[in-house]
Amino acid sequence: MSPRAPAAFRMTEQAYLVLLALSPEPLHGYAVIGAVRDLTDGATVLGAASLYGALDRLTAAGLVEPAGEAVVDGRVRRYYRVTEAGHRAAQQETERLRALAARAERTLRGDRPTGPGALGDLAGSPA
Amino acid sequence: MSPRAPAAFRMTEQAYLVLLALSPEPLHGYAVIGAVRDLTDGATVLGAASLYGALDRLTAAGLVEPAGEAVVDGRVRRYYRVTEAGHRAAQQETERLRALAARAERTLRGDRPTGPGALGDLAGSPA
DNA sequence: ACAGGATGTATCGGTCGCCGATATATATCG
DNA sequence: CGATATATATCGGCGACCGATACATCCTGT
Repeated sequence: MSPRAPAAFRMTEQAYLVLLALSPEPLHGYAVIGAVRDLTDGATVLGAASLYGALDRLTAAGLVEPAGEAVVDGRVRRYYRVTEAGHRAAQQETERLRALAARAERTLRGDRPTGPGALGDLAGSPA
Repeated sequence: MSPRAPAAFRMTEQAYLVLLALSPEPLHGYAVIGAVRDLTDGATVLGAASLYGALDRLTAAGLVEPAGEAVVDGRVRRYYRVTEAGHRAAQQETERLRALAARAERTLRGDRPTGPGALGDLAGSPA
């Protein structure tokens, strides 16, 4: 009925990386780029458009919030801070990735999912 | 100069999940949906458009290839198989995710990246 | 003095991945 | 005989991503 819902937040990998980079301490935009590059060993280098897009979406979702400004050497720095909900989301997504990677390693190794400790094993193969 | 490069393959999460689902054995499209749902404990349920889009891209990138057809109960099944390059890509992406999740857990736990065993520890924090 | 690069912010436009909806066909169940 | 499940595939729109661009300030090299 509502003409257009605000489009639910999607935890993309880049949004996750930004959230992760801001987790230890508040940073300003430009510093986030470097933090993400370090986190990924240089594999992911955000451009400005990607960075601010991700920050906007994270802010709109309430996972990140502005944390004041500072002027250093005449240049403005706008800081961002992870909210409580943001910390929870970061931990949740991290656990999801860890579980997925673990499952993937087992799958690639050739283990049948019938082993013990397999959390949610669904009903037998549909066919 | 070439007017349009074929757009390099991007290993998105969904493409990765499809690749992973096909790794143990060849499957037909519809079965991949179920396999991905199982792999992710129901978190990711592909629609037809997402599935065939991912299969097309994986095939174009040479990570997956057609593996014949079969008619079961009057319905056609088109099978897909992971290529050698596909297996390598799957292992590589799995390792990337594992490393990222591990780094993320350390980051969220508050560990300084100066700890032992940290593979690529970059230069000290820029600021 | 001035050009160029690094720092720092932000927006625009195009490409492309994702996803709901839709279409077609067959077998099965109520 | 319609609904549901299996199985294929495409279309159209939305939105994430990214290169390019713009603007301002400070530092360095020539």
